[in-house]
Amino acid sequence: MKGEISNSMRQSKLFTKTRREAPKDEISKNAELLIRAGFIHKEMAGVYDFLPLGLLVIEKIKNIVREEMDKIGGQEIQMSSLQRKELWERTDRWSDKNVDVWFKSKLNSGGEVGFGWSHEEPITDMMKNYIGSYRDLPIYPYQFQSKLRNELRAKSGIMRGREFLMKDMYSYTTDEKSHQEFYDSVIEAYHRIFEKLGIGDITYLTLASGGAFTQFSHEFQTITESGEDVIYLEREKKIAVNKEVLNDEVLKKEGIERGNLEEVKAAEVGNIFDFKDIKSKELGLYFKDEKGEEKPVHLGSYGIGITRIMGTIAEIFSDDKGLVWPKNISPFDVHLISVGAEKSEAVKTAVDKLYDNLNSKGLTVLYDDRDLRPGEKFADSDLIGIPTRFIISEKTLEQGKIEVKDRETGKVEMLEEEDAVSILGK
RNA sequence: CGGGACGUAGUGUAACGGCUAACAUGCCUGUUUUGGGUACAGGUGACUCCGGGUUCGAAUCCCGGCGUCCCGACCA
Repeated sequence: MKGEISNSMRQSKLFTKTRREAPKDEISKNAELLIRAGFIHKEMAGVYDFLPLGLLVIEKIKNIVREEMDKIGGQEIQMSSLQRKELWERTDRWSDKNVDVWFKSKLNSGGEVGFGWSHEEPITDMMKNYIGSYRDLPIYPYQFQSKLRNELRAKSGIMRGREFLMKDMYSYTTDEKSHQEFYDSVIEAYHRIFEKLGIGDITYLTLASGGAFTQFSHEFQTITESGEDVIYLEREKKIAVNKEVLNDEVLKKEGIERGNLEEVKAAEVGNIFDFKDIKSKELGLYFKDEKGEEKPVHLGSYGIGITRIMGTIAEIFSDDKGLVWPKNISPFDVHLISVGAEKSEAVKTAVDKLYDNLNSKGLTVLYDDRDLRPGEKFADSDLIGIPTRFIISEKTLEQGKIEVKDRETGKVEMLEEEDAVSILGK
């Protein structure tokens, strides 16, 4: 299967190292922790590399998103980063006056190219090759893609960069009604995604500005002080409104009262739009209906910021010791730590055997087999933030059990292997 | 793009215009230690961001670049 992740690894082989201190040019908590723990490396302002641990988290998030997109009929593709000038000129979005985040370059053979900051134009143009009849509709292509945006100011670590990973899905439907049905199913899918990511209860469907095409769009906003949006919550009704569109008309439309609203800061982790048939007309994407009449295709666009979600989660799920990953996106299922294995052959044998057993059960394990003092291993483990820790030492061997520590609560239990494994929930 | 702060070993900090740029951490050797970053000894590592200028003398002062962070603006 696409994106299957099942590798365990010995920590002695992991090339990244933890740091006691974060580089001074990082203030945001997500970047500080992710860099200290060795998940990411900063390339330049707003541009980060994803290292083995970080990539595992990214892949886990992608897989959760992918599963839900496939469930509602999505078909995964991957489009190019280089884009044609001529295409964007047709929708009047090539000019730096109209789109101020373009990275552009010249072809040696002559002419210009743009680096994709969005893919609405290219994919819609491409779809002219595959859509001709109502029989071809609806279709829902999506991709995971690095978007390149020449932001005036990058900020907040990986939460607002110049290069970031996004899932973008597009819906091509025959009319408003079928568009709306799919739009609603995406909302449901997104709720399931955020639930699985562990941020379901703090992520709100939020009414927001619709841009050039419609009055409103919907954002998915996760409550966090590190976010850059201000939204108004009606917690009871699970409704939220972005500050940018809050007015009496909107309040009335949503059936909420100003007095019941709570102002909070939030990070936009997803945004979904209805483009109507405007872009299809501009780019010439038409289909023939049952009567043979030519009609423009109805377009919708559905984004989720993959790397931004990772940053948001790092901000929310962390403490003074380091990261605390939700189970579903932890780089490994369990952090296995040996204590005193260099002194005791029995410990070494036992922990090696446990590593093999866990692997054979399909669990992914980060095995700290390094010859270090326990304190340093524990500190590293806290920083990396795998939710469950197994410790094997002479002490635990005497009892014939495994010491299991929960990263979030700090709770420690001595368990039989079978019970310890069942905690991992797999 | 407006405003502010800053740029010194891999990392974090210090150094009045004046000795060989210091300390911690990291890294390497050895001994030691082994349930919360063990201790000691020795060693390694910096054109002080770049380019000009002032000065007998510049990490330090001045000018120009480049870079980074923060506030704001922007965010289709």
